[in-house]
Amino acid sequence: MSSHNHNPMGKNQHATVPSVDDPRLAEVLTKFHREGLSSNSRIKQRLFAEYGISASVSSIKRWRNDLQLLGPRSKLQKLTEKEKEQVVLQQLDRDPSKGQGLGTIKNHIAHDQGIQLARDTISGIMHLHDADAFLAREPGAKRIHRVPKAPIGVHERWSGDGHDKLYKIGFPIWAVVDDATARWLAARVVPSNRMGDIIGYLFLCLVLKYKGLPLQFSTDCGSETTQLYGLVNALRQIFHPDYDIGTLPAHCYLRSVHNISIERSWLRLRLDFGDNAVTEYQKGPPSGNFKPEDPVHSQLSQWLWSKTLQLALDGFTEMRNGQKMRKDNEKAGPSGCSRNEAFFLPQNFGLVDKLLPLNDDQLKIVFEIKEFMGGDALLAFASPEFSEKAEIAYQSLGVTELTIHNAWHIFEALLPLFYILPPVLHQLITINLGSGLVAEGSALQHLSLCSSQWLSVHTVVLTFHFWLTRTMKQGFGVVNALCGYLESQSPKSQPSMTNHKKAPHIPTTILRIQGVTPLLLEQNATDMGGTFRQGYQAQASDPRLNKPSTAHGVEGGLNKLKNLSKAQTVVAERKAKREEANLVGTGIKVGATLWKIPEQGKMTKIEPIRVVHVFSPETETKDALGTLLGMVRKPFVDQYPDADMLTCKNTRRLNTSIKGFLWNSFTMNLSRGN
DNA sequence: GGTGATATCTGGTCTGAATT
DNA sequence: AATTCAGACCAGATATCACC
Repeated sequence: MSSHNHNPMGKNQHATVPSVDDPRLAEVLTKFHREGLSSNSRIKQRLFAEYGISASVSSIKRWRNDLQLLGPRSKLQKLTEKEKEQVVLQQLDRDPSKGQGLGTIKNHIAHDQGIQLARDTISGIMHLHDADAFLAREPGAKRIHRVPKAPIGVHERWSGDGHDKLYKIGFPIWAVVDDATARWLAARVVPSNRMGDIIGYLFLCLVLKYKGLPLQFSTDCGSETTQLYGLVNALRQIFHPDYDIGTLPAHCYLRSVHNISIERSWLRLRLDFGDNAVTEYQKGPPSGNFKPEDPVHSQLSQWLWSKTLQLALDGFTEMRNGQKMRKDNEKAGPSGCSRNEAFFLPQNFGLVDKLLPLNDDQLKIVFEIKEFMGGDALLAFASPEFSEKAEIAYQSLGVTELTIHNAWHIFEALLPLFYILPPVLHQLITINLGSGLVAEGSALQHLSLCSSQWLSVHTVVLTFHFWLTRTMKQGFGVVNALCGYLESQSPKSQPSMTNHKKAPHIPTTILRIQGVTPLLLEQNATDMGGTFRQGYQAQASDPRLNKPSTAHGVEGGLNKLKNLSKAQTVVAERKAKREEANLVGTGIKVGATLWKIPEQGKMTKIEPIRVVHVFSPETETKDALGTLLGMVRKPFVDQYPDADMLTCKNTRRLNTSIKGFLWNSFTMNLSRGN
């Protein structure tokens, strides 16, 4: 590249065409893009017909690339599957009556969001999230097909849904009811942002509470439920693989009208206290002394009102669960009893308990995932420091009853106390470096969740955290996204409970860890990144074409070299090397951390080990884990030559609970294979 | 000033693969 | 299976620069 342009005016033998910098040209091309037009030759015709601009197809192609107006087939399009899904869901959310079909949605996405997606992509996502709607839109199908609910047992299905009535005052509610008995299992006032994380988190809380998984979990197809989808499927496949996910999906999306257990329950909630709560909140404190822009005021009101509403909600669910339902002979499910009665005595009402139980070790893993996601801090409306101060101040008032009717009075009483207490740190807290599932909401197989392994007793334990996601979408069988987190990735993202004054947000999922999102979005992909993508694309189409795979790992690639000339060998080696380098940047990552186990007390981290290996997508998880462990072992043994190898016999030196957990999760994953 | 080297512009063709 | 499209590549034209 020269430092200057030798032909700045772009003059050549051809007639001059507008520059790509011309705002009018950009505007026109963008307009065509939003029409969903992706054919350059058609754009050429339109340009001439409407604007008298004459340009070649190649020029138009270049302009569109420069302006990032990418068609559905563009290899430059950096959207991940998950992002595409979000785009489609966002559009579906805007059509609550479900009247828009595939074509309309495609047009809308191009027009409203300026993104061109392939028809197949959109179709797949729509079918996954709202298959019923296709039937409903069929010509002649004007009526919602309702079938009477005929539940077989408690925990057969948990239904989750969000309630937006209190959303306008900043307190949305997420609730889960047991489908068969309509018993409220959980109802939480949650901070309105980070809905996706919180919903997944609350699901895990319920799993811990009932010590098991429901047979199915159903939600409507809101865009915030994709993480939940991933979690539910992953847990089911890992802990209860005998229940085939294809035959009986662990998570099903239902249209709101079909998700009747929960939808019906909202009505009572709204009548009982939802409307009143909004009215009371909007009244504000009696003195009118509320300044939302003051951080103390806003945090305190958030803290107090979330507490108030949660109390009210708890009271409501408790009351509803205890209330007797009227007898209904038409109803297949339980009636004429309270929800609690039906829930705890299912056998009396022709129901069975369909809970898929989890043992203590499995629950420990669930607990760990829950902590990874951010712990209870996810649900907090104020920082831990603030909450602590607020709680002390609140206790000092000796309030006997906190209701929506006296909340603002208590707010006024609290406020002066607050200024007497030591100053509150107005800063965000970086909590445990969390790892959320990269929940590809599409048809994914989550093969392996959290695996741990220790290589040496003595004083050291090695812990792995794997997040493997394998896309099975449309039978392509490609390892599409696999994320681990590297705790050592950047000093700023060290797991800690320390305060980070400049932390812009609380990293609760892997997507929020610094550097991970661009990595996933392939924003750092260079020209070499293309090689990697093309490899996968080739792989993706292979099953369909009945050809042998073209995307190989390094070893496979090198095996083919023997018949090539030396020059070709070098080229191929370089290519393999580039692919490997790219994988380090954009591919599979596995984090490994060494932990020291003292005689007593908590484990402490001493040093991270990083290993990288390229696997062909056909590699079984079991083998991949074995290889990785072997690779870690060497540097470890070099570093700690006197460490003993771990055997079944010498494990008794370790703390029993740690041992149990590590050993169990390790054997579980290794024995599962693919 | 003439010349060659080089960069960049546009238009065109070709190929493999995605999409219909 | 047919169609459509993106991207790679090539060619011709032009502008600029360094050098003689």
